[in-house]
Amino acid sequence: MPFDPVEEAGRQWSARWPGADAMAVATSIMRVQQLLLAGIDDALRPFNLSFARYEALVLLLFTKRGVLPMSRMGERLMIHPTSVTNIVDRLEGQGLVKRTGHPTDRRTTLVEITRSGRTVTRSATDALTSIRFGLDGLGGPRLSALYDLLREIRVGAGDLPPEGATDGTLEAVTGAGHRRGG
Amino acid sequence: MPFDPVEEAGRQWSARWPGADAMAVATSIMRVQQLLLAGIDDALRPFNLSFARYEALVLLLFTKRGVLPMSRMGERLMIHPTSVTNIVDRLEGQGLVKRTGHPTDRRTTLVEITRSGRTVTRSATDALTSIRFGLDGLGGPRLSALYDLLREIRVGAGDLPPEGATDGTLEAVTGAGHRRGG
DNA sequence: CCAATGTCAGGTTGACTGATATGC
DNA sequence: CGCATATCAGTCTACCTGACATTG
Repeated sequence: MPFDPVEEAGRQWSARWPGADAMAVATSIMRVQQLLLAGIDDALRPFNLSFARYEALVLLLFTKRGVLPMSRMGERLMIHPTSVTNIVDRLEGQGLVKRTGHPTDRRTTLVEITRSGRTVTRSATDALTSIRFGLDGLGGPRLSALYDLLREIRVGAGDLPPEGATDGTLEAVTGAGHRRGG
Repeated sequence: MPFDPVEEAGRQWSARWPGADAMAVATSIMRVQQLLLAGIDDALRPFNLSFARYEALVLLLFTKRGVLPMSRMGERLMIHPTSVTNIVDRLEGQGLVKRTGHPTDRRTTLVEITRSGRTVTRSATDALTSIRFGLDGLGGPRLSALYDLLREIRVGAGDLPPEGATDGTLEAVTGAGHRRGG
């Protein structure tokens, strides 16, 4: 295959229809997501974690007491309630989290990360940072630019809370100093 | 939810670990892919098409005679052989493509887009271009920049053929004239 | 015999819908 | 009562692996 299929498709498009650029970008995003996920899954395989389950663990690890209601996990991870149940089921089966009853509101189930869960999450994080989450090709400034562009798409899709709540640049988020003039 | 979960996660990360920027970008890509796909699927629902099936139809439509072997479809769409079988099964069930035997090589199965397939594909394309594939938030120059950045990730992941084969910018691909100084 | 092609069976993942029990 | 919370059953998409028959 002596060419880039994504590029070739874009070429075909442009010859026939308007909106070829949007199609090429949409296809690229699908492809890149697939590549990143494949790399991330590879790195997580030794820990028996999917990216979704890893994200849930990280979320808990970053909570003061390592505890969160199912419903809040769903909000934060932006996933469906039944997916939360599914993910917590698996994590609990692996002994990485455990369910607890809420002290006052007996409808809600609390999820707590276990000692083992903390250990595994940290190891998995080492593995992921060592491959830079599959983004090895991009230096700091470009990461920043990419983040901004992706954020604009999310804004356009109504995926973000009303503006002004936060700065929104990657620097503001990470506190890093890649660029000054961002 | 008075904040952006992706952003909040990035903030938490940066306080504790290096590589927070890469994590934020990886998360953003996952999220954007999800959003784009949701929008695209909505637009395609009236035609009973998934994005994967739509891509297969477009590929055929852009072929001189509207015919391609299964194996070549797999290469071009960068999907697994069994996925090709699956997709073609469905499209054939919908009457949008049909299987034919290869005249000389009796191992290979040819897939041909039907008259109905052509019509549906064109209508679906109208629907998708009218929502700009979910990329409404981004103007031409930014689309271009995004395409370049995504392409760098693909290069870094070894997803592309040896450089030099093509220019690689969105302009080269689409032939559009959004920017002169790319 | 080896390689390529397509298909089938079966397993995994995550997300969704709809229904349900429980409790605020 | 309405609403929130979590779960269950079942469906869907797309991907994978391994096996297989057919053919070059």
